[in-house]
Amino acid sequence: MQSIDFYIQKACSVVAADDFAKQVIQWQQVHGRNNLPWQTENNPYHVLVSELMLQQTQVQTVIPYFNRWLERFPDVQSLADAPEDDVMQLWQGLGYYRRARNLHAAAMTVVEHYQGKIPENADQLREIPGVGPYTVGAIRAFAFDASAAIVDGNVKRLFARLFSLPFLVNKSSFDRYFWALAEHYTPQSNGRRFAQGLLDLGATICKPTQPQCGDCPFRLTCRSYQDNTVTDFPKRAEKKATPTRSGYFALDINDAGILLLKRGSDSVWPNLWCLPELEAAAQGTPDGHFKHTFSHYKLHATVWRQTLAPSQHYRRVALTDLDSVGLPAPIRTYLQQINT
DNA sequence: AAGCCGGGGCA
DNA sequence: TGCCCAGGCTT
Repeated sequence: MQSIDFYIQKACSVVAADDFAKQVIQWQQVHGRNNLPWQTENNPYHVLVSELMLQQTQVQTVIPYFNRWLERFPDVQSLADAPEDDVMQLWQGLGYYRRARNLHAAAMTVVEHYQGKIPENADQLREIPGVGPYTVGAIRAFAFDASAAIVDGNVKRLFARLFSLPFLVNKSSFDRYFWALAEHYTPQSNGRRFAQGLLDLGATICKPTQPQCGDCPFRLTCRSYQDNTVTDFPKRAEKKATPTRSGYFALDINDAGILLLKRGSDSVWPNLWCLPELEAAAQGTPDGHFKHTFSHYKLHATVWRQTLAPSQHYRRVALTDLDSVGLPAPIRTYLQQINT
């Protein structure tokens, strides 16, 4: 692998930094997304909420969650004051539940340390739970129009194709190369529109499949388009096969409802209410089965009807009242099927 | 550096 | 089915 400077030189031979920024900004103004719910006010709290929701989650999925969130938690203070169960319930179905706890903790941090105002300073932002390198840049650019680099999946794919880069996008060791390029190409002014333009290009033109190269403002300079190798980029390391695991759950149901147990904060489905999980398979005929695919393994679950010994940790919820609880999606689906 | 953490959309 | 997504945290 060559040095970082080598690849910056290579990139500059494709397009100079000021030309690139100018074209991204001009294209964004005409063709970009400028009416997303979190773009209407450039409100730092709205930006914070949207960025945590958008981590590994597509825009169209996030929009209804974002709107519901602002109705229930209109500002930093109201979120900081909210009970954790309310926070988890509103996040239910969005996945990566640690983000919900992070966002809740972020609001409390901002209230405690920054008088409820989200800071612009990168070092201070980086200390906020759930805010990593990407989100620091995103908040600085989108909330404050700062000159801040961002690197996400869109930016990696765009750069990899534009410059025919050999970097493996699913290997963290290549991240420093992408960040060096992103910082080289980030302009001193119009940081907000430039960052938005990168994301919009990645989401609507330089898409993972079926890239719309005919509509791309860089089609005349893009190295992989000129070489007719666009679909060869970005390069990716082979993924390991996902293992299958077995899960065992207890269904304690009576006229009053179903017994639920709150999961631990360090497990899958952290802090969500769920059927009590058993250490091993139970005796007798199962009540039913369900399967669920996580990002790193596949779960084959079996459910048995059991009467569990009383415990203060349990909570019994009526079948008709399941919507008021933060439940994992596959558990909710299973219980709804019982209901019919 | 590698593993962990969901769910939806789409070919 | 497999891949992708406005990644971050933990070990």
